Amino acid sequence: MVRVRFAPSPTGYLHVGGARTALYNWLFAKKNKGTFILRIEDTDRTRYVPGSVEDIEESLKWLGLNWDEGPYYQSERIKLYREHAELLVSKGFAYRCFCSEERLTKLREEQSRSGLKPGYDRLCRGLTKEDVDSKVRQGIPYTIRLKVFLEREIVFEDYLRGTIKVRGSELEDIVLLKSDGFPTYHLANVVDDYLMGVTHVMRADEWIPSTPYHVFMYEAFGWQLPIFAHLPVILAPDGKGKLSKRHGATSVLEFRKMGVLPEALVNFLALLGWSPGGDREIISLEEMVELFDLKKVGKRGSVFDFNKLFWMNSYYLRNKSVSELANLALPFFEEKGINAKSLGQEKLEKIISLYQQRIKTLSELPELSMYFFTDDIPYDEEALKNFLAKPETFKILEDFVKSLEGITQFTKENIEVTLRTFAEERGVHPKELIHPIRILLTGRTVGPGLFEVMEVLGKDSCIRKLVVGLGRVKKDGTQD
RNA sequence: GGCCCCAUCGUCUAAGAGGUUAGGACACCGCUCUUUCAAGGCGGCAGCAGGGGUUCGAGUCCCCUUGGGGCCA
Repeated sequence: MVRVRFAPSPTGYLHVGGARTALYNWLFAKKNKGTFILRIEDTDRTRYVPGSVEDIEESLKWLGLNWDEGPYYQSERIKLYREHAELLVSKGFAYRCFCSEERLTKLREEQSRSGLKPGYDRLCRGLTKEDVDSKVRQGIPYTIRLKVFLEREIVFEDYLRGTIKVRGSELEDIVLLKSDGFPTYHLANVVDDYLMGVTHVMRADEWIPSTPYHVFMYEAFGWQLPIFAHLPVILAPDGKGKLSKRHGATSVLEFRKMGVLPEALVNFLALLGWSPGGDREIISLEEMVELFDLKKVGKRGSVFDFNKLFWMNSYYLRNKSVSELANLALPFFEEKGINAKSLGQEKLEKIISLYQQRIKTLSELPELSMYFFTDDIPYDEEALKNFLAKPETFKILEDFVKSLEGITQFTKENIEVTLRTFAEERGVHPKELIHPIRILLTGRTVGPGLFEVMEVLGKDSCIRKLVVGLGRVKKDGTQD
């Protein structure tokens, strides 16, 4: 029975890198009809950020990565870790260290000054049983350190990378239990993975260097090793290190706020480091479960390409039903103070459909379509200069308004026929009307087809906007 | 600095366990459609980091160099 876990620390929001690790774990669990466990590694109280757990849970749920067990909190399992630390001490694989913070700091300074390898000098390894007992009796605080084999190699298999070897002499006597009785990551992680029956440890690349310690501990406890699979890390677009905040959005919920769809983010993340082979690009979560193969996960870090994510998002956006899209868009209008519902569902959907294939994120919608909700829109300065500067343009537009008034069925077809006929009568190219009208109605030179826009706006709105707009522009123009 | 990991277009990647004109996607550039912008269609640019081996044959296996990344400070 496959059991995997996602074990974030509550030190902030859920990063897309973490989300991908969670995704691969989740996919592996589903693919193998196993269990996906959520475990909160909150033993480092100094790094705890309030709200993190909520953010992590909400992010996972939003992405559709529901967990089967948990969340377990390590802070509630402290006793277990202490017992296991003591067990290692009694087995001779760990020892009590009474070195003070001051001594350790001084040691580090000396080492860096003389260019030596930094690290604990294992002083307390040499303590006799009597020394230890007497210090304990005196109440001197101590940590429990791992007594690594110095003369042996630690060898383990990584599912993706093959055999990894490290000489014992390269390892440190890392702290397992801090003097306040709290475990370090290493102890808690190993103890929990074992007690929770985790069969496959899939975690980020950056844990490779600490895996030898974990392997050593499994062996010391006499436990069977899980399968380790270290997943590649997500790199920044500038190629300089891991993806971090300074490169733009990194938190899952931040992408939600930008109007990225969960299916797009999941799809994008999945392909960042994994491929089902062949030419597949668009894959749903359900399909991924079928296609996922841990062996096909790559080994090298992959650059987070915002461009491709937004392309993928626009793809998913285009393939939604309009009504679904309208519902998804509502919060984004709301956020801009626009009551999109006020126009009615039918009209809202018409507006949305005008922009469906023109947006990359939902958050673009309110701004692009605001002219449907108010006449008080900004005009693109450059556009005015290019298309609404000549007096004869005003004259012709004023006349065209009259033609509009004559349309009984205000459909895009009728509007188009009217406009083209009008243009022909006046001996001007339709473009000379289309562009200025679009600016007057929408404020911009770019956007959906003008006749569609006009139909959705409706006759009254169009005429009002044109008349008001012409007034505004003429006034501004004469002031120049 | 020490240790560890990695290496196919600018980016994400494919190439069932050695034999390919090295494929797709994003981006970019043309053309097309057209009232603008998109979307769509068609086409283009672009890659096996370098050097040694092994082999009849290497993107694919081995070694070195270089480059990138991570961990420890």
